Amino acid sequence: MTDYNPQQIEPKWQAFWDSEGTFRAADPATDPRPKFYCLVMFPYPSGTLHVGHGRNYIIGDVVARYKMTQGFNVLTPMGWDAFGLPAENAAIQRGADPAKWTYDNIGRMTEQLRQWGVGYDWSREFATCDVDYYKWTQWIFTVLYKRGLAYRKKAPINWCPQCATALANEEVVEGGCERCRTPVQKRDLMQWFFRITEYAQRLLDDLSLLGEWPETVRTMQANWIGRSEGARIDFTVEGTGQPLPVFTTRPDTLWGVTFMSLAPEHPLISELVAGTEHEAEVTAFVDRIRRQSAADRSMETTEKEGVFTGRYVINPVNGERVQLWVANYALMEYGTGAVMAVPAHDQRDFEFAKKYRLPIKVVIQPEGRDHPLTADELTEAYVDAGVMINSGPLDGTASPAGIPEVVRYLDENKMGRATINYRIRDWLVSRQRYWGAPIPVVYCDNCGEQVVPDDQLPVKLPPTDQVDFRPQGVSPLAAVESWIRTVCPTCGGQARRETDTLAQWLCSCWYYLRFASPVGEGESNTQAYRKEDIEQWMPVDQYIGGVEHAVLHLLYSRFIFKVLHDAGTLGEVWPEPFKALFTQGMICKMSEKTGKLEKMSKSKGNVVAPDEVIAYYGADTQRLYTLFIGPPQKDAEWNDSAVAGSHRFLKRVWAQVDEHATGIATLQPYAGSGDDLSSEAKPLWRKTHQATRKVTDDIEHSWQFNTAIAAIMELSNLFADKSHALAEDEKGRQVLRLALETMTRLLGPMVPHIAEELWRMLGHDESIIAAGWPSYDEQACREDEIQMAVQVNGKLRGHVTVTPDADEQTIEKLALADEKIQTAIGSATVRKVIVIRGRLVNIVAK
RNA sequence: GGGCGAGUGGCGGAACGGCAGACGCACGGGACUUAAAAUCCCGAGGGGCAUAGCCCCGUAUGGGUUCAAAUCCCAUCUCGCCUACCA
Repeated sequence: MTDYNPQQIEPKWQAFWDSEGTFRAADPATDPRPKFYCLVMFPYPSGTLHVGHGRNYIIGDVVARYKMTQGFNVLTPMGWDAFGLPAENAAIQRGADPAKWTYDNIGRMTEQLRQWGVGYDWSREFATCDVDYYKWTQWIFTVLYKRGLAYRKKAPINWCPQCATALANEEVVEGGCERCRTPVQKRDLMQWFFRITEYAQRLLDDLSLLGEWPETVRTMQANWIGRSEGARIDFTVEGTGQPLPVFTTRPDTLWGVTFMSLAPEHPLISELVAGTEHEAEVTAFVDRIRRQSAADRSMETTEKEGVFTGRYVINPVNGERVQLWVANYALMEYGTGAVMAVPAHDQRDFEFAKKYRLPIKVVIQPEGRDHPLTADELTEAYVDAGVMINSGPLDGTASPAGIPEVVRYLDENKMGRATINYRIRDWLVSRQRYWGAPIPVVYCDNCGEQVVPDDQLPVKLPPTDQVDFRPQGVSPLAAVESWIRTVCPTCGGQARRETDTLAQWLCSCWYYLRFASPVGEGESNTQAYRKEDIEQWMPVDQYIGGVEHAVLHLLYSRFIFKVLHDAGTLGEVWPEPFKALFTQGMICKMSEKTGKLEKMSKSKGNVVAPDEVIAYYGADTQRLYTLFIGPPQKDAEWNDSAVAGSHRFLKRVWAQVDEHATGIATLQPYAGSGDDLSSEAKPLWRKTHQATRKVTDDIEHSWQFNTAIAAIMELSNLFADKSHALAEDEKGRQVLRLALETMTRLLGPMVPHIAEELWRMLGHDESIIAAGWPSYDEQACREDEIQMAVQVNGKLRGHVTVTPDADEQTIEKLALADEKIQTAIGSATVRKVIVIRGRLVNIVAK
């Protein structure tokens, strides 16, 4: 008898997988097995992992091991998303070197991953802050630059005062910084952008290829891209004749325009009011609104306000002059920054018009009313369907069905044209921080802006001892004079480096390509990736990560992948990087600080350290519990005492193998038809096949590890019930062998250490992965006889026992003959008998 | 305001038109033990009764479809996530 001692066996098997190279992917070009690229979103090396993080890696590991067991050539790499603010903040707060801080954390976290027994092809590991890696992140910037997809402009951008850096739109959450929640301000700054808008339509269209992605993620991306069809209509400023185009999705209401609103950021405002009596008031208003935080400005409760500019604009369709206002509800980021206001048919315009006593003009008449709708009777905007009125040549056109007609009219008369507008903005990629890849651009007095040629990459970060990390609103690199001074790659003259760095998001946009093609270090690091490797491994067959990346990382990655594809660097590949996506739920725990169920985090004080769980129960227990906790796509609550239950189960399986291994040592697992088995042995044999079927289905189709484990528990429970009786004869012992081997193999991907150990105890000398996935026989899963429920008028009244292939007449006869059923029917007449074979009988009686 | 998702025992959950509560946690009883831990066995949705059994009620609420609804449809409530003055 030996006891289950995870602390002893787990390091042993981890070392075994290492030395065997179990997780080393083979070259798909020469390996006959089908490839499977299984990728878990790589972590930011923040310091230590908690059990909540573990879910991601454990699920990924189960999938990888399952696929390997099934005979796939699996690529399962791991690395580090290592540029970013926490490292720099550590530098600011306690003078740590961001590089050292990062690599120390990587060391610690590598050890943690290893202790979980998650298997990776460590030969492909890198951190995005490695010079050998960020050289190619910079190269990707140059690819975009050369294709006209990277540009610099001065624009009102989101600024986080806490992080002292610009943020992308995608990084602003509820008006606050995605990282620190500080309210974001708008600032006019010169920044670098990627033209993701140019790919908006393709990013939207290709969502339809992603059938193996969660619906929610696709919806979120579609909403983020935010396509809307409408028209761009050319208004002009009265007097100056300046064009002032607007975007609208309701050109059918164009005749109802009674004023126009400009966003406070609109560039034309200062010019339009200069020297007029309205200048002071407008300027004061604009300044006040622009000082508000994005959160304050866009609160639902924020009242609409505005100010008249003193100017008028001309509506091209009817020549009407209407007042031009500046309003806080007009957004510079959307459309043209100018809104044609139709208060009768737009709720925001309606509220604004009421407040400032601006005219309201009905141009869409609802149908089926006894008297026409008038402006006076409106208490809110009428936004539903109707017929256009007061609309000149288009009177009588249906709305909104007739919108195309309106657009055609505008086009013919050169007043406007059909336009598709997207909500998505160009991606702001420059950051005023140190710990990122420097943007590979230099500014030459003679030649202007120059991208750094490939042969001069990488542009390395200066050593940290020359850098003052305290945020100043400009990149810390701007103060390193010796680093900034350089020569122009074109004329050789004096030039200065760009001092902003690239957003970390760009680093994580292509890491899966580098994993697929580990090019090498130093001298051999001659390209970002080899086309042949990409063609072999891409797309990622299964991507696993948190839903919080639904827009940011997953949208950026799709964009960059498409650009690299268009640039011809990827060869013949599927047009999307990630074929299937799985987003797992978070693990939560009651926080004593807030008294609420919260996502595990250090600041909430509710983390469970995996090291402690592993030291007490072992990694396999943590793995099993994490998988058993609930459906993996849903959030779950960590429960310390339930962990003990998972441990108990492993101990039980161990004891079962330990007890019977000797008795069955010389036997083969039972492989017969079941006909020769005793009435004791047959149920266990059948349960073994049923469990195999259930576990296979649950992993294959729905990733329901919780019910898969429940099925194995049922098998183990039945084993406990029958094992002593079965040990009496040889047939029985063969069934015991089959049950134990199957249990072990089904558990293999989930709790690999104990499974390897049990596999050896059962007399095998190869890794359990090499044993392959157990198969099952549908015939063997069939019960000899089944209990069918019998209902009378839908209520359960009894049972009949039949063979699975009993025909409907037989079943009906048996059911009606049952004493209890007869009592239930009583004096009523049987009208109808419904027999659902294998399930139940329902007798309708009245 | 919009979009998506979810509401099932004391708890996590299962079933996803066909016997509600698999599996586990916590709990109660028993065996082993001087004792405890560990382990093993048994019990358990709620209520009732003429208590080897039988009956009633039960999947947020109210309706509907169906022989049959936790599951499908409509309405309502609650919670969660995402998004938000998008013209």
